[in-house]
Amino acid sequence: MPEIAEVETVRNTLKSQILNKKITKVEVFYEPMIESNITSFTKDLINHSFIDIKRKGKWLIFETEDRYLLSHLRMEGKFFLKKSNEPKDKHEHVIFTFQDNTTLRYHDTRKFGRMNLIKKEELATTASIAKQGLEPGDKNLTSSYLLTKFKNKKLPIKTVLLDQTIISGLGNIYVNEVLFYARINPLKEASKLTKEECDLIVKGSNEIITEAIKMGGTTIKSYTSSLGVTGRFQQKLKVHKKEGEPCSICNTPIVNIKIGGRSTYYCPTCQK
DNA sequence: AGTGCGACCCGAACGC
DNA sequence: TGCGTTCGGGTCGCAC
Repeated sequence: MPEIAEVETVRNTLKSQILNKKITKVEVFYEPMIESNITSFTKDLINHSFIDIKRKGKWLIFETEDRYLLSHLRMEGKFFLKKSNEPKDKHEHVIFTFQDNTTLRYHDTRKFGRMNLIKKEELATTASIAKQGLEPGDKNLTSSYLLTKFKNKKLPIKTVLLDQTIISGLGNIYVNEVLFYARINPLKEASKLTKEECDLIVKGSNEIITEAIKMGGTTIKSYTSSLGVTGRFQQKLKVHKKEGEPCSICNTPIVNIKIGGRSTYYCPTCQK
């Protein structure tokens, strides 16, 4: 399940593979995946090429001369590079063909991912991108920023950290890990966090995301990046999916509860 | 405005 | 063995 580190790995991998190759065909095999006009989607990229790939939160942003192709992988989206004569896999939903007869194929077993083709000037007003909060590593991501954002939040901190408009890019895995790092109980009401706890969230997010990107992301279930690079961050997980296993600090068994309908793993001793 | 929750998907895991 | 059911996960949109 791609999170920010996985998306960054995909971005870097694709950048070395597809930039500046002229697009000759765009095929869509599952139309609900495309948020913008489907006819335009299959026409407007023809004879253009991707000149850069950027990222905002978990969104990939493919740049052409006049447009941005926004792509969110959700849980199981992947990009593969194949020759144009290779047969289509049943889970390949969008195929971009380049002039050199290579193809970029979007593969998604759950069909949860989304794409949106917009004009460049629309980026600032496209909600999915515009409302993204600060990313881990951003110097403006500080405890005072978080205290302001948390001030009126009655929800559990676990739920609030998944809100992409506050910190952009943390998903369920990393939120569980960040809260363990910061020794904060995931059920604690966000508005009650102290400055010290917010400092630890900032520090933990920065360290965990940096490390995860360095290791190519986290492999859970079926995730592999487009070059078959396997995420190795899974070896570093301390609580996520570790239910019943001893806490690495105090040996208390890790527990799994639902918060806001999402699996939450934590150490009941270290995270009071 | 903040909050809660169903919908979107389908493969895996589980129950019988 | 096989069939039916449940679950999960990020985001959006709607109801309150």
